[in-house]
Amino acid sequence: MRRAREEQRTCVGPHLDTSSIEALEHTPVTPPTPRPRERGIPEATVARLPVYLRALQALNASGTPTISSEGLATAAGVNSAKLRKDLSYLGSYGTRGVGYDVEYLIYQISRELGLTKDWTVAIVGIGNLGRALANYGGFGTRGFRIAALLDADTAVVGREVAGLSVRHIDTLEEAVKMEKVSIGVIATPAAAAQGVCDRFVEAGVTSVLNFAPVVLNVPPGVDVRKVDLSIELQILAFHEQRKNGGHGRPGWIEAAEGL
Amino acid sequence: MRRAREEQRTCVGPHLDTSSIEALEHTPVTPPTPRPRERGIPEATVARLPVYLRALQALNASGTPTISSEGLATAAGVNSAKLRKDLSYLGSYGTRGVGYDVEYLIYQISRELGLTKDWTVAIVGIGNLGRALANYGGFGTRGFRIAALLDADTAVVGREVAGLSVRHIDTLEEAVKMEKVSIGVIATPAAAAQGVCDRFVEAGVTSVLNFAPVVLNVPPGVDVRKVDLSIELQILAFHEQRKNGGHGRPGWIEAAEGL
DNA sequence: CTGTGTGAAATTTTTCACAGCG
DNA sequence: CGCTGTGAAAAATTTCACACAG
Repeated sequence: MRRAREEQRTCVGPHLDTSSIEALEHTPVTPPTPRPRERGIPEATVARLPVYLRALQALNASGTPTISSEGLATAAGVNSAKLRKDLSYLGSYGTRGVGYDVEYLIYQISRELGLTKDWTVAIVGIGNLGRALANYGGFGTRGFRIAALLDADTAVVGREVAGLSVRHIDTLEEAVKMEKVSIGVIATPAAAAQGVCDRFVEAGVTSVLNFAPVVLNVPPGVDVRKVDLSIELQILAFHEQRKNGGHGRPGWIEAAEGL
Repeated sequence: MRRAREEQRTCVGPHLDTSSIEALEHTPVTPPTPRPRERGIPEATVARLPVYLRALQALNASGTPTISSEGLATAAGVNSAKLRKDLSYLGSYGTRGVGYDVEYLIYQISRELGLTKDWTVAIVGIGNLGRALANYGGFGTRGFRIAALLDADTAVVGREVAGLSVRHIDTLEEAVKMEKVSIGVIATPAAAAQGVCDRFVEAGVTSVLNFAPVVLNVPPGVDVRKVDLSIELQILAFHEQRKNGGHGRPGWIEAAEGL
């Protein structure tokens, strides 16, 4: 019922890039396979489920047994109408006049997101960012297992990070197969990202989380999500500019008009 | 003309959270000031401008003088109709029958995003992630200047990171005022994030980029953007689950030739 | 009575498709 | 002629508002 259009290749959510700069001179890259995705949940809702999940886990940790849509919405930073609509896509898991059972809803959302399975992750690029990711304990609290860390720098290879020994990038294919990696994380410099991505894809990985500031080019069927620090900053800058005509905090009388 | 509704507090873009879990038991937090934002450019477009900008900079670096909407769209991973529509909000900067002048368009987008001004950034939480951010040279290539690094850990305070001496968190207010910080970046553990945010806001910062896995509660007029690693992973997991019923790679290793 | 679940309305975003400029 | 710029149509998302279940 929803989603029948094609959006470039197979991408999901906001900020998902796919093509590479070099592809520019070549093929129009108009993929013939939109992959309809007939199943129900809207993308916008999927993107919020993890937020609800985290709020619920906090609630659960603090011993709250049930929560109203209003309360959960506040905790998640959305309005209650949106929350109820989102949850309604999963099913009717609330109790009218009462609210939602926190634990039950945690279970349902986790199941929907596929977190009852264990996803194996490989991180390529063990610089500061890669290390931060590797050490990020709460990688979904559960559901994700970091199985391999890889880097091209021989000074890093062999070093122990987050309890794992960093492998050489040359063993990527082997690592993917041995560990059954399903999600590849790219935390390399921009120049290396596409190459790493290609190798991930070649090895059979169909989900990639990209931290490098490049648009990755992937074949249909592969999902790429991108996290881009400078893009987020630029968006903030745009709004900041709109708020007070220039730099500084409000209250700063910076005659920075024009330029 | 566009945007008249209110969406929680003053937030921008996807994944922007605001309230905190504790607020849950208290006030409905319904701000009376929606801040209309009558000015033109759609939020969805703003979020893509940085992507176009980066693609253009790559083009420029490779010596390409002009580019068609088709070419730029491919480089940016969107379709050309969307690209043209987006650019049309900025003005008519293209030449029919030809395309866009790369340098000129770079200038126009930069100006629109407010990158011709310099934004001053302070990062709180100098763990692996904070260090990664501090060292991330291409913080927008330009437009952003990291002016202060702060941490609560006395073992880190005083250490030099990315050419800056890490200050103690107690000097946050002072640092914000002295350096005229306009964007605060939070890379602390979840538990500390709201407190740091409150101090940023109190000190006059109205734009916050949050890497901590919590929903921040801010007053109206303050923009919060959130980058959340585990949320991105969970979204990928959802789609991965949809693709092949379980873990592992799909059997159809129909890789792309690439290079 | 309270608060969920939901059709329907409103808004935003994307896509189409084509007039017309260079 | 090719490619931009853009009204108009289509699709997706958000919000409203209320019937009704517990």
